Amino acid sequence: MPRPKTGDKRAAILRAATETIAEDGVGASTASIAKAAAVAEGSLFRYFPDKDKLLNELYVELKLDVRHAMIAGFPVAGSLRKRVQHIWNAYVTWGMESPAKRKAMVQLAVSERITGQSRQEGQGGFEDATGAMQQLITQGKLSGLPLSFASDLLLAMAETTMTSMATNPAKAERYRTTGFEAFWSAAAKK
Amino acid sequence: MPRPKTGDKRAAILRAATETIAEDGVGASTASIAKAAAVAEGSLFRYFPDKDKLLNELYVELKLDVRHAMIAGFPVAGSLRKRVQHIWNAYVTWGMESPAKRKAMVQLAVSERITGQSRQEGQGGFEDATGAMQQLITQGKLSGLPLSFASDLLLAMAETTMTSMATNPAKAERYRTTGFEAFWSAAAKK
Amino acid sequence: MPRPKTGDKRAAILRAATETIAEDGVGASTASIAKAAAVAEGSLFRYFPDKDKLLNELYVELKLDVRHAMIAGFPVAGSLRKRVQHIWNAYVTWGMESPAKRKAMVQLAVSERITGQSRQEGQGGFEDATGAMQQLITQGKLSGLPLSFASDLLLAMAETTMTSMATNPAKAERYRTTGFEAFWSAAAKK
Amino acid sequence: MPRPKTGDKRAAILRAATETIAEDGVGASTASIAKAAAVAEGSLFRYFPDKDKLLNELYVELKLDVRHAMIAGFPVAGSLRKRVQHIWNAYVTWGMESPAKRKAMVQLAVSERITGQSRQEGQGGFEDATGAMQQLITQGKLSGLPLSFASDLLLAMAETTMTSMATNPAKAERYRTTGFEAFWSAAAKK
DNA sequence: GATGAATGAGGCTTCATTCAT
DNA sequence: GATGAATGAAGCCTCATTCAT
Repeated sequence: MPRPKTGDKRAAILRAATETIAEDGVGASTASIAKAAAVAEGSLFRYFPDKDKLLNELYVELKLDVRHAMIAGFPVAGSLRKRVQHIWNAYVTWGMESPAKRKAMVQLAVSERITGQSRQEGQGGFEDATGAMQQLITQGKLSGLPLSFASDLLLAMAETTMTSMATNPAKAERYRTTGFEAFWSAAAKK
Repeated sequence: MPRPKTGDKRAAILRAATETIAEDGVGASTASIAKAAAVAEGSLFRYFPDKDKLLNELYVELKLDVRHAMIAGFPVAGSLRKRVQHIWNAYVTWGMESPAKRKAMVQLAVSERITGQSRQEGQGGFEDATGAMQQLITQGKLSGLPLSFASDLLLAMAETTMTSMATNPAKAERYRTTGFEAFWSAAAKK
Repeated sequence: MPRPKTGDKRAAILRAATETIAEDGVGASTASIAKAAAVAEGSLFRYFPDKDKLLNELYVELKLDVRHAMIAGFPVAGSLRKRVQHIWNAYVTWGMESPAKRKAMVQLAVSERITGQSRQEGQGGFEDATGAMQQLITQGKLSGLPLSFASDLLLAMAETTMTSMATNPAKAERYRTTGFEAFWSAAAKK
Repeated sequence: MPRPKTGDKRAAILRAATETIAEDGVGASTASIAKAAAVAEGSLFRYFPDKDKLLNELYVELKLDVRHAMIAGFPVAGSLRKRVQHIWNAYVTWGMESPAKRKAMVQLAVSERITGQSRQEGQGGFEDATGAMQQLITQGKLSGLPLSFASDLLLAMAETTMTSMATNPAKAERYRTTGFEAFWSAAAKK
């Protein structure tokens, strides 16, 4: 058996790509990514057939990562507010603890190189959260709007919130709370 | 006194850049932009010293364009709600009528090539609108948060709204209204 | 008016490609071709969109070149033998005077990168010669065989002849004559 | 006494190389050859020190293969015509039954990577055939020309014949016969 | 011995920018 | 001023070869 293809190396490339793309955008060169991963440029192409595939897999991976962050401690039996707040907090925490992941995600999300297929794959997966958002729509002010509207709105508002949190870390906690209240007011009944 | 020919060509390049960047992202080549502008490749560099300068000037220009759209018919003496709603409507209308401008703006806004200086320049300018947003913050739920939070929030929510409008044009009007109500609920007092 | 795209440069690239391919085969790098043409590598791609196009255009060009060599002094009203001999002589002379062109042609002819379209284009053009070959078939030993058989046979036999001529230049003239007689015996009546 | 496993693998690589080179030319990657041979990429280099050696050994091997095909049933005591016709038929049959071998041979024959040494080795070996060709030259129209001229000519004419046979299989037999008659007319006395 | 992961040199191509006309 | 041909650095990707397992 030859040297086995270590999952480690693939992960290292993905991690390096995250950081490099966060910094330089989707235009970051494969060379710079490989270097950041401490891997030869040729090696990168053993794990990803081409740059587009790398970009798309990273996108899906990051979406998966967010979802993981939301699953831990999800209050399945809690009130709607509790559940939505968990989603909000989990997302904001994830974003603040992994600024590179968050920035890379933003870059990838607006890139023409991410396929519809990948965006599809990025959506599904965490049914408890989806269910909560669905319920929020049905019972709230956004009644009649598509599910994606609510989730996109949460993402957008959380993004705005995080920008302020990053600018003024001292008031971060305050922003996180106010941001959620704003979202809740925007979406919940009454 | 006709505008000098020079101005026309510069404008043509900016217009072409808007469309090309909307389609291909910030990575669009200067050659493709020049071609879309029906201008020689080299001519582009007579109006913009380099690509970065073009990108930054386009960004500022687009921001200016949005502001222009907001000025027309601004209800200076109207209620706070009226004034904020005018901002919302003007922005959404601008975005829906100029999808290329909107898409280009999104691409530029997340690009690492847009300098802080340009972002600065892009902010200021329309005092009536700024005043309304300021008042909204002071008197509303977002009290204590920076001005930029409110405006960024409006932009983000409008962006989400426009995505839904574009996806389902039949319900566009409904989305625009619901979107505003959501924003108003999020930001206004009580 | 900017520097006009000189036909000279295109020709220089084609000439350089001929020599480089003659020496290194179709695998010759675009860099080596550009260098041989005393042109920047990027310039090569202003004249040919990609390497395949360069290869194919060179192929057609060389075929055209052969045909030109055959046209000069073609004895339109001569006997069949005279006309076929002219073709033979013109081809062999061309090959011996332009060894690089001949070698490059051989390389291109067997390459998978030359399209059927190019091979098509390479065929037609010199009707007097085609007519003579057609007549040779109809009236000779190869009656019933396709036209291409006769021309391919001539090419193949001439190629063999030239190899011997090159190996032993002292007897070149003798080889050329004997080669033709062999071809004539192979194809002509009786 | 079974052939050592080693020999099998070596043969598999050569067989795979034949097919791959027939299809993709000499530029076929060692990886693709290894894959076609169902062998690990690295294993190829246990049997051939480098790609050039593989190419050269394959060339010699294929030449040997042709010769084998000619030996079977060679009419040692037959007339000159019988013997030459056997050579012709054996070669054409070999080429038509093993199109990949034939195509690979063509590619290798024109490649700059095949050394003079290999070409040398490829020549000799089947004395009965060489003798017949020698006699054909001495007694025929090609008198005074080198031995290689006659054999190259046969090869070239057979190649042309096979091209036509492949294009129009229905008339294959007719082409094979006519081709031989053409060759015989070209080379034999009177 | 066999394997295939790892490598980096080198290949093709794009592109921002310069400059002769 | 305008043009677009020319350039070469840099980008993406392939590939022969090595070597740890």
